[in-house]
Amino acid sequence: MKTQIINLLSQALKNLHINFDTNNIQVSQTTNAKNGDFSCTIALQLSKILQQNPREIAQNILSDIEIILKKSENETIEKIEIAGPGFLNFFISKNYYTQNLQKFLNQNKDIGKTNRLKNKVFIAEHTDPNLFKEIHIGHVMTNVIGESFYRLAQFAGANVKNVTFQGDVGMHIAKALWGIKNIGEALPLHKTPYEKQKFLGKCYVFGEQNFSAETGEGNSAKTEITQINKEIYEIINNPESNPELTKIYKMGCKWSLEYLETIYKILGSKFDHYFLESSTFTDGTRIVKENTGTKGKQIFTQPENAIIFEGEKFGYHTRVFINSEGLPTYEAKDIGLFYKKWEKYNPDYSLTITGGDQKEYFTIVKEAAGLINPEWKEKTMHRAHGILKLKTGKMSSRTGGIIRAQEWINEAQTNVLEKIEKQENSPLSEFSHEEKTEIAQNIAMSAIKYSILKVSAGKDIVYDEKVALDFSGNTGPYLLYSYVRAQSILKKIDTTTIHNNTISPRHAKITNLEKKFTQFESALEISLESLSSHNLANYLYDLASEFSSFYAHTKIADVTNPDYKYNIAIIQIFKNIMKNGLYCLGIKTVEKM
RNA sequence: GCCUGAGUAGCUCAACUGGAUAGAGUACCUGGCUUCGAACCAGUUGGUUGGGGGUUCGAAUCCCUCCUCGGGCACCA
Repeated sequence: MKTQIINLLSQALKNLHINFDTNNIQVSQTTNAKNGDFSCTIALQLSKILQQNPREIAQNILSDIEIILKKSENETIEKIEIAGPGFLNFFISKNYYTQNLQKFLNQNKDIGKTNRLKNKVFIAEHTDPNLFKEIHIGHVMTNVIGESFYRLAQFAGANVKNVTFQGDVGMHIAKALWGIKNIGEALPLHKTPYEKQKFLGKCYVFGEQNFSAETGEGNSAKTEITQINKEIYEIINNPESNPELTKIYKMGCKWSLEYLETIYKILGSKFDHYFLESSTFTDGTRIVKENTGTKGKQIFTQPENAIIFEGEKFGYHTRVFINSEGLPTYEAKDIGLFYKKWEKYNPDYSLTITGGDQKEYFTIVKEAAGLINPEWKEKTMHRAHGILKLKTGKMSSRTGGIIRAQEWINEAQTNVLEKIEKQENSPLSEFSHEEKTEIAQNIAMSAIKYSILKVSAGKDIVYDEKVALDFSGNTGPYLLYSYVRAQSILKKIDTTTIHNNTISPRHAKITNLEKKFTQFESALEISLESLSSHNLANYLYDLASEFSSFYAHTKIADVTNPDYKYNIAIIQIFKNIMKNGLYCLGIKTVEKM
């Protein structure tokens, strides 16, 4: 519709012999119905160029468009008005909307899916945990944001690959292994994966504290950890070089990976591939060395012992790719990851999600990667997000340490469960404890995910436990609730009577709800283009809000109502959009709550 | 010190990338369950968009300058 109006306008400008780049014609969807459905500021823009009153210009354009419309017998535009200083407001005919409604009804469960990225390979890399370390709320944030882009790309028709990059070599592992040896606690061999993971996390912190502590003459933690780090790289290629270390290392990796599976399941992510640092550092090291000094493309230098990339030449800062011990840093491992991604998938788009603290880091590595292979830079996108802070509640009062993802989710889930138990005349009263627990988890995850995604990506997020768990207003559970109510009606009615439901223009009202339907596709598109799902999140909130209003004022399941079939059709469309929209936010719907 | 984000209602956030009277939620107050699920709906109150200057028909948005806060700046990830 928008392009149709732009075409009309450019035709009119041509007829009036006005030179204006048609790409600069701005047509936007209005928020206020009295300003029509679409609005254009062309006359205001031209006013300066033509040295003429904007309303006069608008009038000229308007007259010309009316002639064009008459000639072409186009009836989608009902009327055009000049408003305010010279806005051209387009009112779209009811017919146009009913045709769209029919289309949406026919699309059924595929509503929102397009072919925009058809045959394009799209990699979404996110979550990126370090083995042996705790999974904290920052990982949840990266996961939720990344998973959403993965699903948005999927809806755009791309050949999507969901991947994560797990750190299984490096200093953090060395610290944890040293911790296991020195902490003086028995291994939790027969405990749950979560308990094992917690133990590893504790050992890491113990190692890290000893590593960073002011070391006196006799304190050898730093030296020992550095030595272990070297040995880890060795045992990956040759486990026989240190069987004892290999044993603990493999055990720890196994425990971490087992636990990660449980948390991925709760988060709702399924990965197509797990990249491990242990499988990228060899290629990374090789590629860096091949391009150091006078060799290869001469990208890296080695002024002292370390191999570095001099970012200053590009307006950034220097970063070390291979340290003076000859070991690869995260930078070199990332170069290896570029190599592996292209080897495995040859992507058209490769998106990486990280925390904001890695913004410049990533830019520099990408710059270096682009010098190795221009494609690596051109096709790579990066989304850095902010920090997640808890505002109120007992968890936020913690000082120091991190907040475990598991505890955060558990607390939210417990809160929901309590609310369900307390609810009078609960639709879930017949449900078993297990079923209620599962529903509570979905609702809790919707609250967590939505509170992350409704804010524009890149900004810090303040998660108010009190507000988010109130579940009223602009929250995930509100969206779920709107879906549940729509679904509840559809289950109640006799579906055979509305089989092959069609939209009859006679009954169509075209309120804000129907207009919202037409904006779903663009909400999906904008979210992916701008790498910020908050566009979709806010759209869904508006949609739910319009639905709730409609619901409160209309007796929908009333067969005697002449609009009965039309109303049911509206509910069907709403339900499908909400379900698919929530899917793209990574939120699983529930049937009852 | 250099680079880089951010500052909008008491609180948490929007504002279609320069457009119309800056919008939502929350909190406060008011009304609505004998009616498809009230985790809801309808309404009231709440603003010098951090301060100052500039650009133009028009600025939360662009430019300059201060103030405040976050992040980054060579062998961590």
